[in-house]
Amino acid sequence: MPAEADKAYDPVAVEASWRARWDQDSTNSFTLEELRTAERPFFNLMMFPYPSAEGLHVGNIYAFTGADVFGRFKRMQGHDVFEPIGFDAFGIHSENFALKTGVHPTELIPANVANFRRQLRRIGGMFDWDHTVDTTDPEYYKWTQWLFLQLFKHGLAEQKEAPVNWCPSCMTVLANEQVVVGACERCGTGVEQRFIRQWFFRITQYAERLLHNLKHIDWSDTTLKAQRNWIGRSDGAELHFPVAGTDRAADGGSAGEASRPGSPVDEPHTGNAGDRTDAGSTRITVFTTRPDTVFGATYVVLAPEHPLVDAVTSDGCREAVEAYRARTSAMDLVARKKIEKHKTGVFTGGYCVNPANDELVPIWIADYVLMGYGTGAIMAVPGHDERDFDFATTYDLPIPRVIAAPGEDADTPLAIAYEYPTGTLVNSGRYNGLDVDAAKRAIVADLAVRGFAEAKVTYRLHDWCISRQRYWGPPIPIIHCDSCGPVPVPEEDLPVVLPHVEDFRPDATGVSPLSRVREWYEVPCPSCGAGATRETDVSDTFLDSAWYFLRYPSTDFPDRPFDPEITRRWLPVDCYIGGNEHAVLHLLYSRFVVMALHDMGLLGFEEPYDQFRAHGLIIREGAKMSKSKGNVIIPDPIIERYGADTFRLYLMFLGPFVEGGDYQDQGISGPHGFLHRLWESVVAGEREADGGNAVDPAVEQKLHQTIARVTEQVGSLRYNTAIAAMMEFLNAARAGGRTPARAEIEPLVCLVAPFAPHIAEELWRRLGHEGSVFDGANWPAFDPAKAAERVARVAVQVNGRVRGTVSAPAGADTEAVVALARCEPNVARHLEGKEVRRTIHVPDRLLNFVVAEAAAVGGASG
RNA sequence: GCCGAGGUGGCGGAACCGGUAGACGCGAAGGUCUCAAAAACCUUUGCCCUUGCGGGCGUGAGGGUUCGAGUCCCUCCCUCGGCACCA
Repeated sequence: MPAEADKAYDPVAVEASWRARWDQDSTNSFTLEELRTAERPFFNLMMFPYPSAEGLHVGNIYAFTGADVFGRFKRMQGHDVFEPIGFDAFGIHSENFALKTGVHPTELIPANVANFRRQLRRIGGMFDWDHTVDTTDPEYYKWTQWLFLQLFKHGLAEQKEAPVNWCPSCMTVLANEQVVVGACERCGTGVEQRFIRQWFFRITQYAERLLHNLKHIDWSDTTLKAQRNWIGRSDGAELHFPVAGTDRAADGGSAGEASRPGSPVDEPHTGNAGDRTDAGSTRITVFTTRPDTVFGATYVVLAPEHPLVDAVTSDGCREAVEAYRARTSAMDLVARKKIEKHKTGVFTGGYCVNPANDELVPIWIADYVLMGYGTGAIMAVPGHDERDFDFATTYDLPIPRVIAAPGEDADTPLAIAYEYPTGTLVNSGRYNGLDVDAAKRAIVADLAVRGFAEAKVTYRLHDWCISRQRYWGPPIPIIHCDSCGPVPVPEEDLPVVLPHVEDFRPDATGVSPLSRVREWYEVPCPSCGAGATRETDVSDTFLDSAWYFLRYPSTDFPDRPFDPEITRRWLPVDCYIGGNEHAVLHLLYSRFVVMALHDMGLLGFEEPYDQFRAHGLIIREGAKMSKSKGNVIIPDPIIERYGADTFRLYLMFLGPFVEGGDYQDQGISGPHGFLHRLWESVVAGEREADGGNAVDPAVEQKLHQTIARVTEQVGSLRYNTAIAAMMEFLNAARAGGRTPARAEIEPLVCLVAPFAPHIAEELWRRLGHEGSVFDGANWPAFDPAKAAERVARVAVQVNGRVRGTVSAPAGADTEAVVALARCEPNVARHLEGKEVRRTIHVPDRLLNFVVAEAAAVGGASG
């Protein structure tokens, strides 16, 4: 019974009262029993946020609102929608923030989380607050550690040496983002490359399956492409180039005087693809996708770190080679990969034999060859690879042509590298005349017989390094024992609790902060009982987030990471929405973890997310938002003024959800006015004793067209056009100051509900319903008969230009429409004196007369 | 450099499968109400010519296919996002 006082729309009051009611009635949370028995389970997942000190930013709200709209829509269609949220609170950001402000993460994070919870409630998300996760909670990371142990036990975790960015002044390892143009972002000291022992997950074992499964999952196209490119399968061959000794003449004479081997190296083939260093038969193994160009390989390049560099370097070149290697290792990883544009390198003085033509080719080292990819060595084919071409030009090495395009021959000069994978072989001995594909097969087959080649597939993907030499993360549950090696912490001893270290900044000792906590660090070996020490690396935050969706529905179980029965019912995730910045790593790592758990028999599926959609980014007034520009949108005051419903509706209205949009400050008044008018329309109807207004057939038709459009568009995340359709409908229902009938407005309240849940609840109640609009499958049904157009407006063109429109009965045939069109004065005018050559009719849409000047009488030329 | 996305009114953005370009909203102009302002409501609003009827031009540029192109094809220019010299 609304009093006069609450006739006006007061979003803040409406929203507060419905928030309270949702909490009180547990509208959005599941009991364990409900999770066990839900009949139409729908797991609606969104990427959980990092709880920063600044609070929720618009990007978060945009993403969560878009996901929440979808969840509410599914719920109104009768699904049991589980929509959890959590906090991804470990990691470098907290650690740095804590170092800067002096507040310990164990105090900072709970405060941030509390603030996030408040803001997340305020925006009206349908979150199940009884099933949240916090990755820094020992009850959560206990299972993150358990996951590490499972991977370890199945041979998927191993230790390897790997390079890191090292700041010699801070005595600490830096992330790529902490390195600014080769220097430490904090102290400005030049960054070095260091090799340390780290833990890796062997994700590369799954490369082919990770690639293959992409064919079957319903993900955004851009994300699928990013994953494919990241895995980066390339089909090619490994070729072996026997080392011919060093060039002693290089100290004084010319390269041509090199000691040539008498005959092609013809040694027994061992089937081992690696470089072999047994006396006299050292060979360099290269990977190539273009074995057809082997006759054009005029030199070989090793990565500076390649293990054979020492062996092939001549005494005369040793000094230059060592200097070059030192320079490379002084460079940080970022610079090595990005900044160095023009290629550099040095000759080692060594030679090897091109197995295809027995020619002697020089061995160089250069930093454009990376140890981490392929075999760390390439055969350089300057005629057909742009990088090799640049390098050969710089160092004056020969650039022969071995592939000719149509119209070219063996002697056509090469101004740039010819890289296309088509053409005919030239200058390639008995393979001349073969096309590229045939030559690849023939050359690899022939070289393989002699032990110089194997067909090979490589992947760009490398193993997942999970070690972090930091404090704020879950300790890796391993104990190092001198006699037993790395021993897993027994599962019953989990969690390995992160000890409280007041001052965790790196100190002059260069020892990890965790190893300074003696009583934590020194433990007996679980295997032999001797004195041992704990692993001091913590794990990557990507590991925390690689399995969190498995935990959500099982947070009621303290004794297992995920309950089999619950997991069977709720997983895989039905819909996952998140940013494309995680298109590669997070999504790939979680796919890997699920695949591995599947193979261990712990999960019945091998892909975690049935559907994934990437959302776009929000910019403001045409410019990217950033703290330094001071143009960041602060949500709290906007919600205070307009209410969360208006804010949500506006964010979804800005542009297509998957593409993002431009937030214009003034624009919010559009959606705000729309909600006001919706409120007015319902309240006005309330005054007139039940349905004062009769249903207008034209409005009813529009209503059903709107239901159809909104249902279809919300289902495919085209929220902006769905909202436009609703606005259009309300405009039509109110045209000429009319008060819409109850049967016209009530379905609109339901259509709006996913976007503006609070006002929808309130109006639903005012329309006389008990309970929540989100309970009981209230999504309006669409009646095609009522939506059907009876009259079509057909555009009439003459030679493709619109000259008028006619109204014709829907489905009218050509003859009838032509008759109507000819009566249209403007059309008739344009047809006068013309001959109609052709008539094109698109039923209910368009009629086009194709005309020409009528043939002139008497055969005058024209 | 490579990969991905995209260029449509003053602005954000619509447009199914090649069929009336500019829905919806912002802004702007005029009006109603008001002592006034705000709010609300109504009308107009791609550009140019025209009193009007109407006509011409128009989706980054240039070509092409078609009765008809924002949409398809070719060449080029520009913007944004991501990155890994991947052999």
